[in-house]
Amino acid sequence: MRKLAQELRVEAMSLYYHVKSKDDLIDGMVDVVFSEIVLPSPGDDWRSAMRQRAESARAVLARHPWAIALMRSTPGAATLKHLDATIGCLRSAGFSPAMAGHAMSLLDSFVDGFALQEAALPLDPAGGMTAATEDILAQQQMMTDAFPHLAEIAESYILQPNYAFGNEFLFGLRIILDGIDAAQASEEP
Amino acid sequence: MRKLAQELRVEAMSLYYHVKSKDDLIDGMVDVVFSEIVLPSPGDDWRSAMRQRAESARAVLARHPWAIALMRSTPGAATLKHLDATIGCLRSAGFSPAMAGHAMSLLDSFVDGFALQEAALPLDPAGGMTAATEDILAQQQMMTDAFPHLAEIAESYILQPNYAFGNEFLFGLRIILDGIDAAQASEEP
DNA sequence: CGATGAACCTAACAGTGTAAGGTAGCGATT
DNA sequence: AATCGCTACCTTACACTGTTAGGTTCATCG
Repeated sequence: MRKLAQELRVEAMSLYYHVKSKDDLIDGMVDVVFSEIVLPSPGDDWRSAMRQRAESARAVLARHPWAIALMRSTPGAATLKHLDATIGCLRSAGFSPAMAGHAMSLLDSFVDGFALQEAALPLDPAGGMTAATEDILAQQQMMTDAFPHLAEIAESYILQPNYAFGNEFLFGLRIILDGIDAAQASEEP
Repeated sequence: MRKLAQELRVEAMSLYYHVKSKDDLIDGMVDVVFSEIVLPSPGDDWRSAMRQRAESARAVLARHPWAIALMRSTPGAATLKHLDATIGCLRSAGFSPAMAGHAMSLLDSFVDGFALQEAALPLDPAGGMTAATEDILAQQQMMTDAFPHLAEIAESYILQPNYAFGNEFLFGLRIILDGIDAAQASEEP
């Protein structure tokens, strides 16, 4: 709080006129981040809308890696608006309430989880491994001895120069969208 | 640190003999949590092994909801062992290194993301909504006006007495396992 | 017996979030 | 013109945080 106040050329306690508490401030910050995720355009078919939403969410959460771990049980206005628009898109595409719930829960779990891992793994801005990560992975024999499969996959796959963790996102997203498509098609005969 | 020390009937600074810092302590706690996740048994086929792993992870992370948000970029020994065993299971089932990476990344994203949402949503131990959640959702007209689709799905689906968020997990897991199955089958002809 | 090292301790410090209450400035009301 | 009320900011202070630096106790072993 003091650092922020200093940045604003103001005393720390002045912030409490605008904000109830630090947690309240953080909830607001998280909500601002979520507001950067593009809303589904009303005309889009559900699949490209969901794809765009997921990719946008990933990009936004990669830009603000601190945000995911700070999601509290107090969704802000932007977050709620976003949820509402997404559900609306699915419903108007013919999804039942239950199927819309399934689809959104699955997509959000994947997107949030991916963002969480991306924030945890330490990646450089381009999406590749940082030197530090390579050190950890490429490092010593201990690795190869204690965790042989991990070492193998690191060497033969992850440490390859053209590897980018972000590619895993597209792989997963396609599988999930295909799965939702199939589930939805089989529900309404 | 002081509270923990008091619990252990010890002074706060004594903890620093066993632990380098608070962050170090937390990393250790997270690693202990991950060590509770069952390892894939060598004999199992990959699909039931992955299913068991995912369900176990979900149960463990639901039991310790604080853990997911504290995942750092410093995996502990138990976490690494777990990763290694999982990769080993997939590789010995015929997965290529790349496909094993895809599968694990997808599964982990989903599991972690689901756990994150489960921790954020505030659910009661049985997996249903808490009174607080119902209040928020069922609450006032403002909701219905500003977020109509959200209100509709809340009323017609989420607030139904037999709703349990945990069911969404099984739906998503099945789709993901099916998708991995298909992707893997189409890779090796 | 003296050395070693593990386990714990005391004292202190720089920060942290925030409760309580005060104040300058300004437009509106009387 | 004097008063009110409101916004935005400030001062002081407190309980609490993680951690640095440097002891002390005590069992074990050569």
